[in-house]
Amino acid sequence: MTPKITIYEIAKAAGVGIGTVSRVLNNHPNVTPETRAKVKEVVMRMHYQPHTYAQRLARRHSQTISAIIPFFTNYFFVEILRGVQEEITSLGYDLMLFGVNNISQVESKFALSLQRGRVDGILFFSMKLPDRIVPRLREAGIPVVLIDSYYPKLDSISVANIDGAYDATNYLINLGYQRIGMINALLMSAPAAERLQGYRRALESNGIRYAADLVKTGVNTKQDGFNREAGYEAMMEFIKMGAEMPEAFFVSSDIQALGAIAALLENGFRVPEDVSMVGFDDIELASHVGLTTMRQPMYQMGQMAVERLAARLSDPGLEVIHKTFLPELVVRGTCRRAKVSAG
Amino acid sequence: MTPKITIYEIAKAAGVGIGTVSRVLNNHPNVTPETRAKVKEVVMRMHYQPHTYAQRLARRHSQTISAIIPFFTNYFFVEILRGVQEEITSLGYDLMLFGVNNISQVESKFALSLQRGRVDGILFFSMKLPDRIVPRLREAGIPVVLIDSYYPKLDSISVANIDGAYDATNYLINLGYQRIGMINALLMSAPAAERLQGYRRALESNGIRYAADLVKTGVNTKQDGFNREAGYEAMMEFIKMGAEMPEAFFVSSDIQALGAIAALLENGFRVPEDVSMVGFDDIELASHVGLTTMRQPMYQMGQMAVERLAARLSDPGLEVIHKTFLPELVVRGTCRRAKVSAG
DNA sequence: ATGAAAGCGCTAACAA
DNA sequence: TTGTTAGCGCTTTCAT
Repeated sequence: MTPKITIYEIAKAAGVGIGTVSRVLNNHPNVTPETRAKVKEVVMRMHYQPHTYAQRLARRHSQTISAIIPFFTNYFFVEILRGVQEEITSLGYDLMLFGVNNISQVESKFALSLQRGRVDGILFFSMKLPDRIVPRLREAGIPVVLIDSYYPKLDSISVANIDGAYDATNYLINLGYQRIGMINALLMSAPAAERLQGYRRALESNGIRYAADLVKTGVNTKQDGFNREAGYEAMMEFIKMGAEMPEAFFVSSDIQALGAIAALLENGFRVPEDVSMVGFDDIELASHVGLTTMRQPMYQMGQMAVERLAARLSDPGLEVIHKTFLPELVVRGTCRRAKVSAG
Repeated sequence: MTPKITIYEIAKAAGVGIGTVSRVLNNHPNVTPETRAKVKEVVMRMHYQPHTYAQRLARRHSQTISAIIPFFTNYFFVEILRGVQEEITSLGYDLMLFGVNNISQVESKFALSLQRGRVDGILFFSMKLPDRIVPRLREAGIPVVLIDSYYPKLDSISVANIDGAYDATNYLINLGYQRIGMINALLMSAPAAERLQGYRRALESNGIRYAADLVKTGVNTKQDGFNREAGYEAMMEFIKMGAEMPEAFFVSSDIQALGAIAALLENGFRVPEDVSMVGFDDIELASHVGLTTMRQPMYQMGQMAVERLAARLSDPGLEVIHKTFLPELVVRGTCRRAKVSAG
């Protein structure tokens, strides 16, 4: 192990003071080209590396952003995280990753992020912000941006769930379907609740009566019901309806749609010949199986969240914004026009 | 924003010296129960939070581990990362995530991780370690463990690719196939090269001649060829062989297998009725589509890597180990016994 | 058992 | 332009 080399060693070797070394390291203007060159040479030669934590202590900021994320069984998050990671890196920040497996862990991860000096900003994914946290945020003066989540006084980046669900359902209606089922996740999840709303609105604005028994949720509550099994279970319930079963479905996430399709195939239904389906998310999987779905621009959402956080970091006075992306219909192979047997 | 509260404030409020405060904070034995109680009370009351970076500077270690990971378009990594994240958290370390998109970024991320004091250890995923890095690792005295990668003098956790590929191929042979194709990734990737070896060995130890034209790689080189398109392309090549096309395939990753299956279906082949296929990895996707595959225990690999790093952190003198997991065949729905038309 | 004091390696204000 | 010095907030010796 090489003896630790600090700015003192550099200063001595270059025959200057540590202040000067620090200045060239930080690109301060007040250094003659010659001294600068000399110091730089020594820095290179001795392979000097600044001590990050000493810098952070002295500078009073951490150059790091933490992401608190419901841990990624869920590809939706992975995709967002990619955007986050790349943007953070390109801005010269560090990314500290905190995974939470359930709501009870949220507070402890927040506490970690709130330690003085530890992170400059926090990115918070998808979960409902614990109420007790918000005042502490203000107190600590740490900016936060929410992704796929909403809180009045905090910046947020999310998706227009209502509109997306509306469009998806509307697409099915335009294909000629009247009886359209919905497979939803748990209503305690805001996106799920909103998507239900959009579905309902689309129905009603087309003069179709909303029927509660045409909306089902699986019993598996993992990931708030956004999981394959739940989709499978819900579809099994529909299949039990027999002749009453809808011929078209809007499903609140691709992953559930996959489970639903599996249930269908196992029971001798073909997609889209016998039933049409549109999902939500457009995870990579969706293109693999040719699922028609509503695309959320996940990567971009991640990028933009970081951008926003950075902006707020340099100007804390910024007004709160709530950016929402409009999901976009991606037509692939799971829908077909309704048979003309009058609705 | 609350005035920063430091151990000085605590000390004053509790009527003790800062040394004592530090001692109770760090659970040093030499404190009377009474003083300890008093200090603790003040700490609670004033919501004291230690300044992480000051601690790290004073303690000379960072309590953080960095993971350098070819960024996760690839679910294989996500799964490993889950194991890594949970284990790191449970050990009380922080996880600093560095994504690299191509080999040229590896060095710069390493440089970041090598900054004195910045991280206590490094987890390095899947890519070939740049040669210039290794000496610098020694120099910095930072322990590293490799995941899904190998270097003689460094701890590594990986998968027995040769054996896995052997078993997969053997399974197909036992099903009665003689002409078995392989869809591989780029040979510059060590896992790909090893899997080819295993495939070849299985053939030869069963008296089947290895034929180079039965091994194909797609042209898409993203992720070293471990991607869906490459699998699709390779299968298209096989399909062009017409009657010469094998009826069974070993594919070097699940994601490629998915592409290959798509190509097959598009061209009127059914799986497994017309062609059998076994993949490699067992990513979540595999179970969704019922792919028979070789399972790599990804989550566990991540966990174990962290465990090992932690062990080495507390005892740097540990001997180098190379832990290898044996992939396990998961039989699902993409293989069937060969038709008895004599080979 | 406890307080005082000396670092940890850096930045930034202050003189010169 | 440059060197010197005083912090940043903590840990850890060293006296007491």
